Amino acid sequence: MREDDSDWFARWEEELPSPEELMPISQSLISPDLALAFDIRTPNHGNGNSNQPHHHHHHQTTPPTPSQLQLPSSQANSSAEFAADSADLGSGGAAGDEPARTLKRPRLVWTPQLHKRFVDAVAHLGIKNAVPKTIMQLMSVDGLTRENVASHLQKYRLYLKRMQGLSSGGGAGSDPATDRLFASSPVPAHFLHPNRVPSSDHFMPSFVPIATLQQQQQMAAAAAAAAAANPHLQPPQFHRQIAAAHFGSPTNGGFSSPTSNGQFGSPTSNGFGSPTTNGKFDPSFLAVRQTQQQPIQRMSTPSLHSPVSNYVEDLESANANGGRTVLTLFPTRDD
DNA sequence: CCACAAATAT
DNA sequence: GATATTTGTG
Repeated sequence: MREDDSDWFARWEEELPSPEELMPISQSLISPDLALAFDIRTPNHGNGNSNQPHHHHHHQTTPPTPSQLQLPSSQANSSAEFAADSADLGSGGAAGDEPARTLKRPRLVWTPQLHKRFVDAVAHLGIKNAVPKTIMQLMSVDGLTRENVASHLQKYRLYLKRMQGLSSGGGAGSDPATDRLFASSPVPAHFLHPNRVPSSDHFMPSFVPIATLQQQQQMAAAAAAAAAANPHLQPPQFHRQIAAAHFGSPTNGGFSSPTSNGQFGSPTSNGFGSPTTNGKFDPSFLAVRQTQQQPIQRMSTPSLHSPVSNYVEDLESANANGGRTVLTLFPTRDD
């Protein structure tokens, strides 16, 4: 076993898109729930209403299209502390209502990079501990939900099964497109054997989740804010990766064409977990503000979410595909 | 409550 | 077609 992951972390880190390579786009994702909760609207606070852009939605309570989060010209800026100005949630009046209730999240697009992260997480957790929740926590990707991971995991398992099935024979000349994604990441040896204990798997050194994008600054700002609220914040520990809405690979090898799409997502419970049963990894606490709504899933596991600062939605993407919006977590760039 | 797998829906 | 959601089970 050439488990020379003595530096898997280093490798992992390196394989991440470099700040320069990524972020050709300046879109970020803000949890819709969060956005709504904070009642974020265009900084142009002129009318507290006008929830309806010229977009004629179809019937249904199409929750306020997650879009319209247009940033002024200066998105990059600091922590412009949005929120706040919308203090009138009490009456809410017109816009208020309870839109966030029926909000649907956008379909997650599993880019090779994201999948890689997924595989890495699973690999290092050991099959034993690789359950959706844990994986999700380890991946530390903002916006990723347990369901997202569970769904993907299910598919991935089927893929693994299939792979074992035809280890020696078979033509296997054509793998479903699905397999392409999975094939983009090497399957760790132990995945194929049901016999492997995570013993040798060096568990991560506190794993400091990547921090790449320049938006990191924003996260830093957010973190600072959180710190303010929660003085117990530790030093640079982990930053969640922010999810950027992107779609259609730019000009790379062309992996996933802009075909699938989805809706938007919200945070819910992608916080961090604590060593509930087994003390697996270190817990973490970031302070975040969860506003009304959402019963907040018990704090059995202090989960928090990192507030993303800038929020811009990609309107064009919706067009390209007939109305659906594709959300891909962090830019794609084959590694 | 959570994980899982299969079926079903979008 | 890829992902989400539902359903049933452990």
